[in-house]
Amino acid sequence: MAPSSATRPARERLLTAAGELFYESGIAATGVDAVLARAGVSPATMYAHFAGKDGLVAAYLEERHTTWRQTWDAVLAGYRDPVDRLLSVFDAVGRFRQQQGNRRGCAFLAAATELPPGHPGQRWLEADSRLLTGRLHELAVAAALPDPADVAATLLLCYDGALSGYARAATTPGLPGDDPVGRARRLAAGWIATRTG
Amino acid sequence: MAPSSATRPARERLLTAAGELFYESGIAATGVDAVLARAGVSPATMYAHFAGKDGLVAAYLEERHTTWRQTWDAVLAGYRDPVDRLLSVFDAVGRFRQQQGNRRGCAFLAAATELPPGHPGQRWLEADSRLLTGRLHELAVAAALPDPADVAATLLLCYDGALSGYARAATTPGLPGDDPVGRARRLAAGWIATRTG
DNA sequence: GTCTATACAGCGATAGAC
DNA sequence: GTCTATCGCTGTATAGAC
Repeated sequence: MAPSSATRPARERLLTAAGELFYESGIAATGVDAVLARAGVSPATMYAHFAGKDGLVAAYLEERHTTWRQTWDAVLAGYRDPVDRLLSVFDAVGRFRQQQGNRRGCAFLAAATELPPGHPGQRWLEADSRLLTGRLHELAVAAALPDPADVAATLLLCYDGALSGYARAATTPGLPGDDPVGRARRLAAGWIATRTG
Repeated sequence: MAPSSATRPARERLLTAAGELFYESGIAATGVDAVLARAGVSPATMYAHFAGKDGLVAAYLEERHTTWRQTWDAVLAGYRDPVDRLLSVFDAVGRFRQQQGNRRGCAFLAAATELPPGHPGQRWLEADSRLLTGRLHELAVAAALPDPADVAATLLLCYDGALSGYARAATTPGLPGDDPVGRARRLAAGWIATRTG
């Protein structure tokens, strides 16, 4: 089992705390103090591990990107049918949300609003967009669909729409339209069906 | 024509400056000083018109909500066909972006990430979601489509996906998939066609 | 590597005059 | 209504000891 919170290294505790607070409350609105308090780490220790708050933010986004890619990898490995593989992005995001206990929308799109142009975390926002479009494009080619770039862009649109649905639900409870990911998957599957026929 | 920047009242200049800076650089990352400098207004004047930064943020979101609704109203008035009226949300968002010179995604979804739970601006985030779902639901009923709630949720998903596309493009230039709103409109139109047949 | 204590800056907000 | 000047807090980052 996982080591107790007291024995885990400070760096890991910091990343866990940062992941929860940055995702839940926003990056700019979350002070370093709050991360330190939740991690049970002193300021000096944090600055020994990360290049300031910006470095911590970048490390948070990198870890999230890596975990998301691994989750998608694992889901993808379970599918052989080319269309199932294309639609696996929706199954993966469902599993990812369950694993992480996520309540809000896409952490990378949220960070895109908050980070200034030269921020070191920008790299991972680009990595997220390129992973999604690149892999969806490959899977569209493997499925022998016409215009794979259009397929990738349309599926990305469904993916973003689904995650935005969670962001709306978080601020406006009681909004109609549950299960955004399921709805996005059905929408994408129906659209693909019109292109394979 | 519009009065020169020097003669416009301080309140209007503040709202214009706030709209540009909050939307472009994020709410939490934008200091009151920056808004004051751009508007050419002194601190005391701002606090005479708004209840602090929170009040200014709420006024910014309210004005944006009103302008967006008016833009949609104007576009909607030009359509008679029920399906065109349903799809008018995409034409309206295209026009709104052109009017405002917007570069990023949805201001309300972005604010949803940044504002803390009790913030006075939260009201306008809810208003945005309810305007979209409520009106789309009405238009689906008017179009005599089955399961209007599902129609509204699916079109909202396309709408959010389109705006997220702009957010991605703003951070990752050179990303494939131009014209997210056009793509969303085609996707939605095709989906509706499968339900009317 | 990790802590306590502190320096320093930026920002939100106010006082008081005109 | 609007200005100049300034207060006080919050938050980032560092110094120095253990």
